[in-house]
Amino acid sequence: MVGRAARRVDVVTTPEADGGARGQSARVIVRVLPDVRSIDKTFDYLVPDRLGDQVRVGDLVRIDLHGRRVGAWIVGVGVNPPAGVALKALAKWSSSGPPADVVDLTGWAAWRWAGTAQHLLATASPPAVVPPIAGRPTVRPAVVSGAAAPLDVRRIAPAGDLEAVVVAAHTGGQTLVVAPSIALARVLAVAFERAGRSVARYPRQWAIAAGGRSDVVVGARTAAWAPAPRLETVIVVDEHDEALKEERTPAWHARDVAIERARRAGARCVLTSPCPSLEALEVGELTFPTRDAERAGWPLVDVVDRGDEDPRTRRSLVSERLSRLLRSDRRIVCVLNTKGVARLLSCVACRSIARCERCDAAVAQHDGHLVCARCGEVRPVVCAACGASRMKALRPGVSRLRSELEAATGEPVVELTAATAARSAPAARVIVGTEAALHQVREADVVVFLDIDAELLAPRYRADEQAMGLLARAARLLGGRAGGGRLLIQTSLPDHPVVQAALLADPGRLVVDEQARRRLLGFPPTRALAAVSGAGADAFLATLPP
DNA sequence: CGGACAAGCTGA
DNA sequence: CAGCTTGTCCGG
Repeated sequence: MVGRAARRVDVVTTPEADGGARGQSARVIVRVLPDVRSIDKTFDYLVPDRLGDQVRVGDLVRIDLHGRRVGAWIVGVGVNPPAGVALKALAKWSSSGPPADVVDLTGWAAWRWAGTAQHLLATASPPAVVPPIAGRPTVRPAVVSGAAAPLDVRRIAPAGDLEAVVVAAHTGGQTLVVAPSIALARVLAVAFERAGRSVARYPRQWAIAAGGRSDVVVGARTAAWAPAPRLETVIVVDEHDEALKEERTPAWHARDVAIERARRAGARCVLTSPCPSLEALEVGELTFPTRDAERAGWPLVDVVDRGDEDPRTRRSLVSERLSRLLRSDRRIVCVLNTKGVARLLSCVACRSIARCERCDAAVAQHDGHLVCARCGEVRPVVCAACGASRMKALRPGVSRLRSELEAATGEPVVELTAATAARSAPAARVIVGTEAALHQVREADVVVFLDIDAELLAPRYRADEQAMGLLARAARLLGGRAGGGRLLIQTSLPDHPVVQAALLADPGRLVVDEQARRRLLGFPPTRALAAVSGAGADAFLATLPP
């Protein structure tokens, strides 16, 4: 198979020069993988004399291929070319690239996430040209064998001292720290610097990391691919966070890349999270704080059972408990994962659900229009059945809640969504937004999940873990219970394991049931899922064993 | 990917 | 059968 050649990138290196007896006459042949989408094949080239011995596995070069000049990565040095092929010489050396161990890792990840190695090599390559790196070995580093290094999963309370844990996990050699966001990576970099460690920020300081000239390499998810010639420890921070997963294909997960990388390097691996994923628990040894310490690191949690609300006000997401808080002077963030005015509406006059006139899907209201999420049709807010122009929000969104909250408080309420990327910290005391608000707001006294049921009942197999992650994020924003922060959860499922886990400050409660369910249904981490789509999908599936 | 080349189609 | 389109193959 053509594909297999490129995906299983074999790294071959030249023998050390043996006094030059053969080095003078024999020309070095390298194997390259072109940086061209859909060429899933390697080619062999001669290294021109002028490049001397500066060519290393991972380096970026330019080659003449089939009449055009394209970029390529060196994936092997000193290879035996297939017989009967006239070799061309490399056209140009462009830059240092990922070290051999990372090149190997891209081959593994291309297989694991069924993508091309090129995407991953691009992620692992420097953002700008890097000249040859002094002291970089010609020969591939010895593969570490023997007992596998431990894999620690550390549960720490949301307001636990994340930075202290991460700095303490550093153990000499080079430490790779992977965080779910650039902002958190920045905080951790500063923490290491304060602790007297030298830090390379990835990807900007790629060359410093590659030269082994820093104790620590820190970055967001792409740092899982950072060069680190003296690697001894890999730390993944907030390993449950979905931002660690690449959205584009191949949709690699930085946690899984980091685990495999540590395993191959014989390095220690530490995963931290306030609510460890089942994936992490499957492979690592869990440690967690004492009951008291963990409780101290969660804010006070109030559960509003919406079933208990006064029937006259039950339909509103502004509960009596929330109303009281709104009348205080506390800084409040209200979270509702529905954008726009309303996602589902019914006519006040004839009670029919508002639907798209073209495709019949339920329509949402944005500003003054009804918008179909399926076909994009836009029309005025008028009932298609009876012509009435008043609609009731069956499933209100943040825009609608903003007006409701303004009416309740008599002061301006700011609306935050992913689209309203925070240019400056929002000034209002009361904020309403989607979960993006939890990323944008710096400080709050109260976080209210207006309708956590929407998360708990979402038709996604990870819904519970995702809801737990949201609660943990809110908890970190609020700080521990000594700070007086409050987490208000509005739900009609007060006994739901996620709600109970937050209430009791014990995310471990969620795990047992969830593990059993995943095993039963054959969902990850028990098995892997793959989406198969396209014209040949059915035919392809028919070829698979049951 | 994008160039080369072969096979297939069309119209005079 | 020239002139064109469409499809398949392949690159070192």
